[in-house]
Amino acid sequence: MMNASKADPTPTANGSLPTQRRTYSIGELARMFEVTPRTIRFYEQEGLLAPERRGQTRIYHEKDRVRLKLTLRGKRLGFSLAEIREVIEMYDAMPDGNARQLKRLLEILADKRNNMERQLEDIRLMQRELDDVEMRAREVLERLDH
Amino acid sequence: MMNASKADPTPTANGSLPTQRRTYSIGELARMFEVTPRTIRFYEQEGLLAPERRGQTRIYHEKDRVRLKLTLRGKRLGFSLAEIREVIEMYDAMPDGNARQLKRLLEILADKRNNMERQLEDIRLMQRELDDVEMRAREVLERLDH
DNA sequence: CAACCACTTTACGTTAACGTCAACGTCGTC
DNA sequence: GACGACGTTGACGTTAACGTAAAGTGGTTG
Repeated sequence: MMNASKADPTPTANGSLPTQRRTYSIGELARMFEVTPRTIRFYEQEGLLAPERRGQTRIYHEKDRVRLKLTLRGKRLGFSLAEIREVIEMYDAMPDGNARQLKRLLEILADKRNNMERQLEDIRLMQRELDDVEMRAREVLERLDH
Repeated sequence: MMNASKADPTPTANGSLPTQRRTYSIGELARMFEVTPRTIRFYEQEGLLAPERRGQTRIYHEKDRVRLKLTLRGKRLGFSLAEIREVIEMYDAMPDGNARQLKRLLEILADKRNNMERQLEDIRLMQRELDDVEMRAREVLERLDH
């Protein structure tokens, strides 16, 4: 778990076209993010994606690519697919969402925020541990090299 | 996943005794960290803990408590139990570890570090997304309230 | 046209990380 | 001495997130 450093393709180096009409096949998308097509289909089955269909074949637009990107980022942060879907669904339902739904969404967001804070702290602490262990390891190595 | 905010009990408010001789039962530890005894036994089975035994019964010392704490923190950061164990084992084997082992440990640590960096970036990005979604949600709410 | 992709659906398999019983031993206490 | 709270070891069950294999469709290329 927790790999991949070449991902996150963001070719925003264009002249900011009004609407990017680029589309992607499932295979393209899979290579882009270093996942398998199976994974992408699974995310669709779980309600995280809803690509267009040309016959049987799936056609992905920018919107879908962004969703996938956010989904994978959420995963790296330890969110379950169900949690991610919940946010995505509420986000989509926002424009015509009723007050209760919106307040619920704000609650969820606050929750996620707490999560982030906690994780930041965890990372800080973990980095200290790593520093510590590394120092000790280097010391022992030093002694071995005489 | 990703809950609990009352955990991390660190009663370091004593007069720094030379060696804290406090011990814990499995139930105490479980309540402390808001996990079940089953979880703690499972971690032992996976080689993450190795408590003393008084007859059949497990007795946990400070060292065990710290390990459990680190383990749970690692989990919140998305590490698998296997990964965590690997680090713990190498850490324990450090004092008499050979050079190859130690270099391997340093590699692993560097890897974890990269992980942390990536996660920090992910968190920053995610926080922006949350900001954005929250803003939009508040706007819609505003309009609903007339 | 055959061969080869890349795509599709269906369905069963797998792994990690526990949950959930059952069946039993050991205290303290009422 | 029965009862409840806590501990123990199996052993089987469960869930999430895919992997994998089988069998078929549709385009293009030598």
